[in-house]
Amino acid sequence: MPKPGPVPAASSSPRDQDRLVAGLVNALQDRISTGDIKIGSWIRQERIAQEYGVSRTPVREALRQLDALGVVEIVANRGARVKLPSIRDITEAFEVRGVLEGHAACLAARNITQAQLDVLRETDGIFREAVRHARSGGEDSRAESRALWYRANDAFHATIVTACGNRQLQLTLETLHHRMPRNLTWSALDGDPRLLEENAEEHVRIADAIDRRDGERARELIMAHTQRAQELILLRFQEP
Amino acid sequence: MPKPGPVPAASSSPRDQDRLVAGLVNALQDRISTGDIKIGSWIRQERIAQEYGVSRTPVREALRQLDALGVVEIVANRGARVKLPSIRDITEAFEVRGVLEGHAACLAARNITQAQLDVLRETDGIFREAVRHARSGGEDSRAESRALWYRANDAFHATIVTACGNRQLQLTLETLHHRMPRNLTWSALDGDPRLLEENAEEHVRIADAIDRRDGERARELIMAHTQRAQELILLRFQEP
DNA sequence: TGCGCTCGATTTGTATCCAATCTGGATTGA
DNA sequence: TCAATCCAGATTGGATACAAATCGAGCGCA
Repeated sequence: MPKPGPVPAASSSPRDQDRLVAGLVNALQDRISTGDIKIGSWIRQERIAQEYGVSRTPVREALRQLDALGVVEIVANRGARVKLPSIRDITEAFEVRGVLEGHAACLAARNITQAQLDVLRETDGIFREAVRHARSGGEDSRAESRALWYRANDAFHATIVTACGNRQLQLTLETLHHRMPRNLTWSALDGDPRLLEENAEEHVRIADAIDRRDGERARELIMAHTQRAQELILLRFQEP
Repeated sequence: MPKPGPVPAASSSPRDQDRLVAGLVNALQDRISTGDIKIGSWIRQERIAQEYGVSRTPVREALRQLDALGVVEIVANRGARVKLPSIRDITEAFEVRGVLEGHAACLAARNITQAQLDVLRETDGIFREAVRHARSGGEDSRAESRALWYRANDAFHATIVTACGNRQLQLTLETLHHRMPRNLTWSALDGDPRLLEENAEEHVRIADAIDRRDGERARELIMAHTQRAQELILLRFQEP
């Protein structure tokens, strides 16, 4: 669990306290994206400080950093609150993501290595496994399905963005990512194995296009892919 | 100029110390982009604190924020240094910028208002004025030319990005911008009125395409525009 | 009842203090 | 002469102290 505990493992690595603030940033970002710290809730400096056994100073610096990243919002004399993205924010962010990931896929079609292609192919097996678990209905299967899908999805997109070779593009996409609650897409897929299967097939087609070195096709497919995800999320927002 | 002095105007605005850190972030960012604080130089907390009449605490938080924005790099126990982007960073950032501004222009062709179009048209006069000053050679004219071009260029790109209507896109482009030294493009244009004139004409053609509501053409043109800027900058880096 | 006010508890914002770390130059030893 | 070492000053990192602001409960008053 992303529970408190001393920030890093407080040992091993050459310098440890160097990354105190960085560790806090990661820890908080994790707890936010997993929902452990809820969207819209206030983050009390003293509380975080005690949980991690540090003073408020590094906590404040971590919060400033999260503010700059757009993950939280600092209100003067009130504190930091986890940002609640509006429908508009989500729609717009997905559009930008589509454009950027599309371009990344286009570049990846030129620059990808065989090893990276293999990773892309391997994710397909994991996606199928996730679909299988989703079909078998139980509560445990559902959690399992979720974990598998996360793993495959993260690996898939990370691989493409890395393979494109443009680190600035990678950076930009990462910050865009962090601004959105992480489980958005999953929440739209969860509960309907058909959607999950459709999603898996979209991934295969994208990998195919990259494999064929057809950059423009890969771009189109990935843009349609994010467009689709965006539509599903909006649907889920309107009628649950 | 962007010299020290109490951070904001220390008056008027309802709350002032609220934005102490925010004010520092802006002030420092300004001083960095104008070159007042040099690229690659260290930023001493104590020095900044004294210049603005505050303690090191808010300065440190401002630096954390600049670190998160990618403007500055914090090295453990050494301090903050203004990031020196590598050639690769610049090339990659311009590529991303091209993709994003291209998309912004495409959207702007659909959503732009008449008032915004007027602003776009007005910039042309300013660009021409800048060219005129550049031709007349003197040292003062050169500074004047620079100031005019900055004004026109900022207004032009800001208008398009605003007109596109996607705030996440705007945000993303802004952070990308802040990571690069602001005078990069100008330094490539400076000293050659022909390049400056060519640059002005590129802007006109982009405005034309948006005016005709030809989004795809606007995208192509703006991508070519940033591509051209990037090439000029690389040239300037290699043989001065 | 309902509205506005005051006051105490909580929380944030800034300054200050001390320890840990780094830099650069002087010193020492081969 | 040169390299390794060590020390002093400078600088950062984190904790603590204190001031300013906010929130909310309880009170008074119409």
